[in-house]
Amino acid sequence: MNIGDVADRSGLPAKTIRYYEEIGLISPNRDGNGYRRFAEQDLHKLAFLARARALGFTIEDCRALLALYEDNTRASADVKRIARDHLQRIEAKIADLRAMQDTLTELVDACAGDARPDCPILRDLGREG
Amino acid sequence: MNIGDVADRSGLPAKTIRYYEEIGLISPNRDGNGYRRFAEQDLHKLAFLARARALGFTIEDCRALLALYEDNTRASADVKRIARDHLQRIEAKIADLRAMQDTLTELVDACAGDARPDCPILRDLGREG
DNA sequence: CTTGACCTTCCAGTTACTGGAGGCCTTATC
DNA sequence: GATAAGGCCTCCAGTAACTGGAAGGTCAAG
Repeated sequence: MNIGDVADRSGLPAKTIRYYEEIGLISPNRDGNGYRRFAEQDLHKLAFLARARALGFTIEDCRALLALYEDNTRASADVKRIARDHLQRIEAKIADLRAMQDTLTELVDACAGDARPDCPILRDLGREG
Repeated sequence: MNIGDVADRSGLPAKTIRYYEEIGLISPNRDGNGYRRFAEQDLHKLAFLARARALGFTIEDCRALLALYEDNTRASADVKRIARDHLQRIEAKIADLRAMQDTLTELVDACAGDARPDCPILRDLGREG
């Protein structure tokens, strides 16, 4: 398979696949003409990466997860720790965003949104203290 | 006030304040020795920026909001549009994160987290299709 | 007069790509 | 055989919003 084929089949842009090679997540072979030649195993790794990224894991998490995936002597505790830490970061992020959402919803609801300059949103942002 | 004072009073790191000057959000005067001299108005702007950033507005949103804040002929509709759009992006982000959270919670709960290699998390990431 | 806390600028690094320039390879068509 | 389209290559720059650090000037205290 050439890069276009694995891009189609993994759902990842070709640019991203080249980038993953550059940072050492995959190591496809090369043809005589310099083209990357992807084996099924490469595609499988890319699909793994695509799913892990879709769950919000960082690239470094992905690197660790991939290493564990390929290590048959792994302890599931190591995988679980990575996932749990990531889940906690996601929960913290959701909490942050919800706080913003609450405040913004209030402010947007309070704003007339007409041609007049009076605006509760700006009043809040510019309040003293 | 020197930069350390406004950093303390605005809650923003000095580095960030210098950065905000660099990108044209503020324009403090300079003393003869080259030090930035901040007026109360500069501090007020920085506090405005700190609050807008805390609500998750992008720097470009902040720039627009600050311009509206200082324009007495503004229409509150312009402010409201920026805030509503931002709120929508936040809501979309929350939805994304919640989907990740749901999946991750399931996977983490299903994983024994012991010394054995068997792991539902990796099984999910590596599943075919 | 030196010490330490400030302040300055400039450069590099962060995350995970993304866009684009310039150019080679392959295949099909005229 | 020339050419055009499409795919592939590398390399460079840019994104968002800072953050860290180096190298060096300034200021107040003792």
